[in-house]
Amino acid sequence: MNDFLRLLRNKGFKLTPQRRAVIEALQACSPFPTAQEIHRHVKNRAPDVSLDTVYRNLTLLIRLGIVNQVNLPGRSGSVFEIVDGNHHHHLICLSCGHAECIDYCPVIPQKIAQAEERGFTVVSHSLEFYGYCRACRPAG
Amino acid sequence: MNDFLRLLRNKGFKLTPQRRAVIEALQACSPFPTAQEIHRHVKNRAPDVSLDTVYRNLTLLIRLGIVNQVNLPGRSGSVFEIVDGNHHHHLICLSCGHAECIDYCPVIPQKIAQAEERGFTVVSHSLEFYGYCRACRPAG
DNA sequence: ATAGTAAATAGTAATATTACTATTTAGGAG
DNA sequence: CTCCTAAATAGTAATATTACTATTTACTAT
Repeated sequence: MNDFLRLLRNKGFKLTPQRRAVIEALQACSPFPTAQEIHRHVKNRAPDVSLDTVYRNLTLLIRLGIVNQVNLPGRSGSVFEIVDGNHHHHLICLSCGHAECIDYCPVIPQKIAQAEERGFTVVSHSLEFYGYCRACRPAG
Repeated sequence: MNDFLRLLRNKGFKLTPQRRAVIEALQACSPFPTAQEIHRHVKNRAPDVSLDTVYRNLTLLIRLGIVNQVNLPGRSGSVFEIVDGNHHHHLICLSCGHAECIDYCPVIPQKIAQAEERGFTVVSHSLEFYGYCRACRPAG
């Protein structure tokens, strides 16, 4: 976690207690907390933290590549995931919203370099497979 | 578009005027309409169509793999894209929300087959590269 | 340590998305 | 063509997310 704080500092962002609390909550509520769950967890230590602050900090962390936002289509809200070491992607059930990690990543650095040559600076990527899990398959 | 209607029929879904209108709007408002834009377009022909109907049909089309939902992290709402022939993915600017298509797709059928062996039926996948476009790069 | 400054925050308002219910309707059977 | 039934819809309520503004606070330089 000190890595994240150092990165924030280096980029010129302030280390507020609220910001630290959001990062802590992301780790404590793993895996896949919603913004609301993060907010609830943060409020244990700091009851006055607003929802806006949680969302604002999540957005910042996403922009820095520290957090992944995993979208569950057709369900309310997204879930979040802190980028803790091992890079991976997800299978997401379109029926029940269940997400699970897969270690597979086919993206090659060469292609990222190509995007950069086109004037686009890549900070992260996400790959999601959508479908139906074992439990939901009969219904789908 | 007849392909989409035929698929819906084959799966047992009804071909309502509202549903046809949503599909038409997806094509007419290309690229990357929001749900609100689709709703506005649909209301031209059918003023009483509710927002709920638009969202419900988008969800259905997503579940069938006919539509992609492209999430723009930290911005309000998602944008949608009808799956019209050529499979592709996206570069998304975290600052201004601009999305552009890239023809690259590294996902190999073999890996999809592996997920299926684990009991997960894959209907689609999405790959997004997040970063900063040429215009926003100085600020990022 | 103190003051200055821009960033961050709390609280609230606005918007986007999803859930719910009574009613309507598409498509199939007779 | 008419009836039947489950699916789909409109309208509304509930929830999730983002935007805005006055105030507070972390950090820098003195």
